[in-house]
Amino acid sequence: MNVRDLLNTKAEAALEAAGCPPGTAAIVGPATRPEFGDYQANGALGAAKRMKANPRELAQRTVDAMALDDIATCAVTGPGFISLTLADTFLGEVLAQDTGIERTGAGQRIVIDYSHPNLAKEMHVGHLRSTIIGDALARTLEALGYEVVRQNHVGDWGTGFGMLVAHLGDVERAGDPGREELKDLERFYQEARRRFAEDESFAERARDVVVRLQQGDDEMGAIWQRYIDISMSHCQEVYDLLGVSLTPRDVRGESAYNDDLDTVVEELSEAGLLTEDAGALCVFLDEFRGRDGKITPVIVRKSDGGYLYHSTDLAAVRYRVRELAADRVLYVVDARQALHFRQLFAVCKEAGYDGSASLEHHPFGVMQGPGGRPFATRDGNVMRLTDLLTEAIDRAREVVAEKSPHLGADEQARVARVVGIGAVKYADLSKNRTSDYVFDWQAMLSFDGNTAPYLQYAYARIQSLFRRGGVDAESLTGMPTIDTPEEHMLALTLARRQETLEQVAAQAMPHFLCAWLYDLASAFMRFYENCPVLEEGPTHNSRLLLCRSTADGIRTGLGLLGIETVERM
RNA sequence: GCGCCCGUAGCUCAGUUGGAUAGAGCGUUGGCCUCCGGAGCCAAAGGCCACAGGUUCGAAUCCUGUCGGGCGUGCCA
Repeated sequence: MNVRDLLNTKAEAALEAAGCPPGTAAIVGPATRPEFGDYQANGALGAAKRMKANPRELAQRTVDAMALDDIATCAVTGPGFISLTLADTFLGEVLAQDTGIERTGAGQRIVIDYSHPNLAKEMHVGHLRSTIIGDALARTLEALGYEVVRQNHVGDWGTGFGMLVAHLGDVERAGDPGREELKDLERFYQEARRRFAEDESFAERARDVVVRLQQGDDEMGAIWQRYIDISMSHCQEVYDLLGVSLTPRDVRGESAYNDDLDTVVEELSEAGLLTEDAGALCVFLDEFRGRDGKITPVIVRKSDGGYLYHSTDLAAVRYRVRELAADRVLYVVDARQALHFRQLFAVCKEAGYDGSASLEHHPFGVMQGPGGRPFATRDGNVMRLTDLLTEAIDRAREVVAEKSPHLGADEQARVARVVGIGAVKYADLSKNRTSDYVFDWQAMLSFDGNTAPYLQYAYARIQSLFRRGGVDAESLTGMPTIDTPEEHMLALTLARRQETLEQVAAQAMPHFLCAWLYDLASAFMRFYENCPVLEEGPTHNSRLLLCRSTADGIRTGLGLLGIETVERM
């Protein structure tokens, strides 16, 4: 149940009954301080101003008109706020009737464009954020009932692949089936580039390969395909290690749109959008005119006839709207491409490619290494994602070995993987910033504060409680009785799950879910300190129910972020 | 030059169509285990929300300007 929506609806009805114009916003949100209750409605203040009425009097009339039944109590506080406090019996019922996440998104289709590594090279730390933020959104939206179509728009086309395919062809002719050389994509890429720079005849062949590829040459296409398959399998290994839900079925790379590019140009031309400038086909839109009077154009086709990322992205929008019937298309892409997307969406609008779909760029800042410096290895190269994840697991293993010597070697290894990977993902997902974010091993693995290990620990602790008490959590029945302040706060937090998830979906911001999980774990820890659970007596079953709801909330919540839990750690 | 984003506690970050006394965590200091896992809990200290104006009953939030930082900017993606 979306409690916030429920209260908001009731508050808006009451505002209208109190004399406000229909549609007056109640603005119900969590209370800013505990002494103001659980939720507060701020709408009466603004409404009173517009009506030139006394805010406290209007708020009081609203309170009098509130049809809350036994859901909550409310009162006017301060200059005209309405404080709402949920009834303990209501909270108990909400938890007892909770049958899981409500599928409020049923019937809507959302395309999410994320990860999109460049297959010319190995995945590096720069691909991490898009991959895990996109994946968390995909999982969360799916849980809410949306039909999610994952689109991994991999970079598998363009001039760079000429030299790679030419080089692979040479390597294969020399006897190596290619697999050996391609084990290290980074080295293979450097080698191809070295030849391209030093050997003019090779460079010429590489350029010829690009042309032949675009013309649909079978032989070159076969070599290209072998290269892509191997590179893609590297990516899949990273996805599997990272615990990301992407599969080969979600791949629809730049090459997939090759045959649509001429059509896009034709359609834009028919729409009267194209201008030839210095041999290139451009779209000049007035909204991209700066104070200096110049317009930053969108180049759809280069003067040599080649295509650019704008062209491919236009074709992709066209496909996603027409073929995939998307209601929303979410681009989880680096903030540095903000201008590109503003232009892309503007052109799509002009060309009618967006239909009735909402095209949204959800940007994020670059990940910086410790100390706020660019994330690089000692020799100055970009760090491979595999190396980063391996280090995370290694670091977690050290901590686990120290803190959990009671676990066997296999279990320690499993816990280290779950904790290490979870720490990396959560550290990223818990931040809202569109600006850059600083990667800090110590903070994410410190096992204190708003981190994945803290949440995983809270979960494991509840499982331990069940084991110690000989409780089969699944068999528990009944309704929890909420009594103490700690129980109230815990139950309230649990009841806020649905509204939190809907907020994540609406704004494409997973950090709201992280904040909720941290609130939940914190509320549980306080409850745990103050309310004996296993003590026999009238509170026994009720508190076990709260424990179960908390454990479920943490496990499924982390699951929506793509993070696992363990029963012991 | 033009454009976009950002500036909140020593550090990393929250702050929900503008709302009450700006909140967490880390770090610091001090408490709490004969008690369900101390990877925990409680408390204290720490802020002219970059600066200056403006709008408003009310501004970290909206507008203008200044300073500082990051990024982008017609044929890479």
